[in-house]
Amino acid sequence: MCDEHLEKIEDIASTLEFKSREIIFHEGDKGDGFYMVEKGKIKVFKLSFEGKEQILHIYGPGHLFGEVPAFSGKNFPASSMALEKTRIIFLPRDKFVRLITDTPGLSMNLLADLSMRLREFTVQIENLSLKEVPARLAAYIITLSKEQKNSDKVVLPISKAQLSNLIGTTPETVSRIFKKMMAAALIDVQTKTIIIKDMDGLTDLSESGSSLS
Amino acid sequence: MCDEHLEKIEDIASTLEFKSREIIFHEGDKGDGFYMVEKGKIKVFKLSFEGKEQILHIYGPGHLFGEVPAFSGKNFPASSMALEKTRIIFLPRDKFVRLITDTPGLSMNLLADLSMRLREFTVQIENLSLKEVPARLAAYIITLSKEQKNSDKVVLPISKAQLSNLIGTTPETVSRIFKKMMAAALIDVQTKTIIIKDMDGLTDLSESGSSLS
DNA sequence: ATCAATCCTTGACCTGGATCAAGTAATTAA
DNA sequence: TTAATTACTTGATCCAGGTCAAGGATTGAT
Repeated sequence: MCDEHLEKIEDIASTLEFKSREIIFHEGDKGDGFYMVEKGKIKVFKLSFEGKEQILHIYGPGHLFGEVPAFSGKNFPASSMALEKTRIIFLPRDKFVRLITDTPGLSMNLLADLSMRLREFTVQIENLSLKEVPARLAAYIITLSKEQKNSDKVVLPISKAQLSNLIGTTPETVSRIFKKMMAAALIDVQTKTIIIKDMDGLTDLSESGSSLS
Repeated sequence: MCDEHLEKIEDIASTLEFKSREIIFHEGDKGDGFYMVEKGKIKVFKLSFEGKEQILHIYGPGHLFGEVPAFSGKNFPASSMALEKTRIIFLPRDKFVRLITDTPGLSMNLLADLSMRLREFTVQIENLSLKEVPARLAAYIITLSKEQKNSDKVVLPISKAQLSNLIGTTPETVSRIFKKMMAAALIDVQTKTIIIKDMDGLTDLSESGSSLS
């Protein structure tokens, strides 16, 4: 999303404030516009019948979300919650559609945005279906490192419980695998800080189903 | 995709022929246009390091696929293979971009199409992460029934081995669960034909993690 | 129709990771 | 600072479903 488009969007949008843990929308609700994180952090997630959670996205400032129903004409396929005090920009559907048709470049931009998200889902499905938990956790640490200027000292942006819901496992398992990764001298963990000691080893683990036992 | 748009597309497209099991593109290849199934059936899939397959989509006539790289500017996130003798319409990226910018309604159409696919991935992630194999299999049978005019006699459009890769399990497990579903009088299976004997029971199973043991 | 090649089923076995429970560390509120 | 809440760790146990192996059913090719 380029700056020029962002300005146009902000002109006709309203802002919403959410406290930590406040629901932004529920799965099944009717979606009637689109949302962008201005400040703070949100998650998009699904709950199972039994209450287990799978996080689909965690988004920070600048990210668009919740627009799928505005295009598909269906209800929200997932729920959304603020992870901290968050300000959201909301754009109602009609204004939004007008904006798209009036702004030729914008739709290509949106198509690119949705395509990126499809790519990311593809990876998430691959991870859930074809990789084991240690590989998913390794992949997540590597992603974090890339996001945080390739530093070998990364800071978890979310709690370990949320992390476990993001990679499709439980806090207990995350805890145990961190321990094994430390035993294998791949990383060091101190509360929310992870020191990557062996990036190659971590990469191997994330790609193959390499041992770690 | 409406008929009017379809005609415009076909005007500037070329067609490609594939034999059963022929690869249409590989994960990592550079994508340079977009593809539509004209006749036949294809799968889009990922392979793990060890060769395990997860099917992401199975598409028949009329379905668009492989366009994500054309929008996102990245390579194919997955591979594609013909499941039978298949004819594909291919549209190169440049012509395609011109078509979009020249045809206002088309981009809204594409946005709707990509949004639907995001919804579907959302469900697939939910299934893989939050549901057990019997629930996924039940959900797949119900989907088939809906596709096949809500009949209670559905025909599997793919082999059971492919089915197992689609729902993220193995042929052995599919076989065993079919057997249990028959024992529970939910369905009857004869080779590729499934008779739904208890749609309510099947629906329960697909939603909860209800017994079946 | 017959043979070969797939595809599917069934049994025996094993293991990754979930669950339950109980204790410890880290935050947050007062 | 301290108390209370919430987050994390560790151990013991269990089971869904994956793997390996061997036999049976379908399908396609000649």
